[in-house]
Amino acid sequence: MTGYAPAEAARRSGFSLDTLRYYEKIGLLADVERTAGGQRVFTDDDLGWLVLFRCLRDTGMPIAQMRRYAQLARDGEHTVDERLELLRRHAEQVEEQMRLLQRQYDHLREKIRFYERLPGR
Amino acid sequence: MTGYAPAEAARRSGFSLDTLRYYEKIGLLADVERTAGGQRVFTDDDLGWLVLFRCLRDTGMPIAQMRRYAQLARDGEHTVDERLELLRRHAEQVEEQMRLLQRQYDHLREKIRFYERLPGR
DNA sequence: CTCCAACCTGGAGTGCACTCCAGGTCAAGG
DNA sequence: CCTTGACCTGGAGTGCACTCCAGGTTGGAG
Repeated sequence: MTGYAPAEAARRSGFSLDTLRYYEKIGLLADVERTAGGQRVFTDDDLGWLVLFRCLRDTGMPIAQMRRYAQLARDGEHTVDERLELLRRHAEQVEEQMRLLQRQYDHLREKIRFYERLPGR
Repeated sequence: MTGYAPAEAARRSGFSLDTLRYYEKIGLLADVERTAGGQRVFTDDDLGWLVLFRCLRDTGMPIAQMRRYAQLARDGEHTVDERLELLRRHAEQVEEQMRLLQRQYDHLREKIRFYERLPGR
């Protein structure tokens, strides 16, 4: 157990195989294990990272910042404060994003109501 | 009144001047009025469209779809049903987007709590 | 063993939504 | 009039995040 073939890792993470390779190439996902023949073997730990990346990506964090976070984590325990700070700042931006989305959604619903009340319907 | 210089329209809409020109070029914003010398004059009606485009853009609608909506509106009253349908479908997608964002935000907050509870802080 | 689906690499290509540029024109204040 | 800051055009360039490709290798089923 705790060893997933590329296709399985893609399925579980929801990222395409190309994206997984891309994430490794740019140093987001560090040094994935390989078989003797050079094929990737993803661990549960890798999968955990991918779940986090999905969370951060879905909330709009740019890749450069995810990479910075991943680098901090690799640098060890003494970066915990900085990592926390980074996540907190991001959470604030997500809150702002949610407020904007809600505001524009309300606007959209108003527009829809306008159409629904139009005579001749 | 009801005639805004390009810079003023940019300021009021929150789009850059380049973006306003781009939106006109691709036929999203149709045929903006001009002075004798060829400089744009935006009307309140144009500004209204820009407010709508901002709403749709902020909620993730691709430009191609906005253009389709604008075209329908230009085509006249008989497209009202189709426009309504388009907006409704988009609203559903925004709802889905909000749910995902909320879910991932919760996930992010959990991660932050994990860091906050770490010993040595 | 043999097969073939899944995998590998480096690098080029894509799609979206702008954004910038060069080289000129317009128009309002002094 | 003259200046100068705002504006014009067509077209090239940018940034992001993938996505696709050619040409070759791997490894588990039969």
